Amino acid sequence: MAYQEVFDLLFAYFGPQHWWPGETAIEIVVGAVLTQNTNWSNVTKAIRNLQNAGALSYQVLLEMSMAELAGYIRPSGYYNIKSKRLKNLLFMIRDRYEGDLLRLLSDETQTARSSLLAVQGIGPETADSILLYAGDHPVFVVDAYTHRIFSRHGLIAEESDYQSMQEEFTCRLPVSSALYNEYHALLVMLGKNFCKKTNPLCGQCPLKGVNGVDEFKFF
DNA sequence: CACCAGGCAAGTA
DNA sequence: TACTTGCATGGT
Repeated sequence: MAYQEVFDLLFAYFGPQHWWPGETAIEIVVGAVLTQNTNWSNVTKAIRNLQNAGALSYQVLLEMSMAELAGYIRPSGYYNIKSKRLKNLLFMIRDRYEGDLLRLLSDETQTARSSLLAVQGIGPETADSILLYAGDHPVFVVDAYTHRIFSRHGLIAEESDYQSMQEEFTCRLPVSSALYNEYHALLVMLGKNFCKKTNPLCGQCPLKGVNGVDEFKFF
């Protein structure tokens, strides 16, 4: 019950986040890789570079050299390794799904997830972000904030790993891509606003009192 | 100036 | 198995 309660509190406080609405699948997939350990504002610059170059399509990206790709995505940081990761992903789609991204996204959830995880550079969070936000699969995306927020409120064990946290959310919430979409975005929003050393607002966190925890004392 | 951002893989012990 | 480090830019 606490899991739904946390969602309700966050939604009431922050409102709908509408992450990745009305954008193309390839744009969401590219964004999911580029945002690894990177601020989203830097990712939008990289994506805009690709758009301006007419390169935000599967075929164009597939045929582009890594050096050229790296040049476009430079503002998102880690541009050398990210251009390689994107290429690895494009090659997997070519080899397993006939170069059709939509075939990957409409594959069975666990099969598509295995395909994504087989790509060097695609870990569980990136894979699940692609499944949820580009493919509308009901998979809960766990991130660093999820772990910090829930462990410090005593809602999960400190030592929980990605898979065990994902199982907790999945079995304690209705199976709904729309819910998982908002929930993950709201947890990131909470983290950004209340998880920082320099933030003076920790006393008025919307989760104050949840599970008997009065302070959102991250630091 | 330090710190952080919608991670992942490779290296080390 | 359990840490640690490299990757790199831009905003606050």
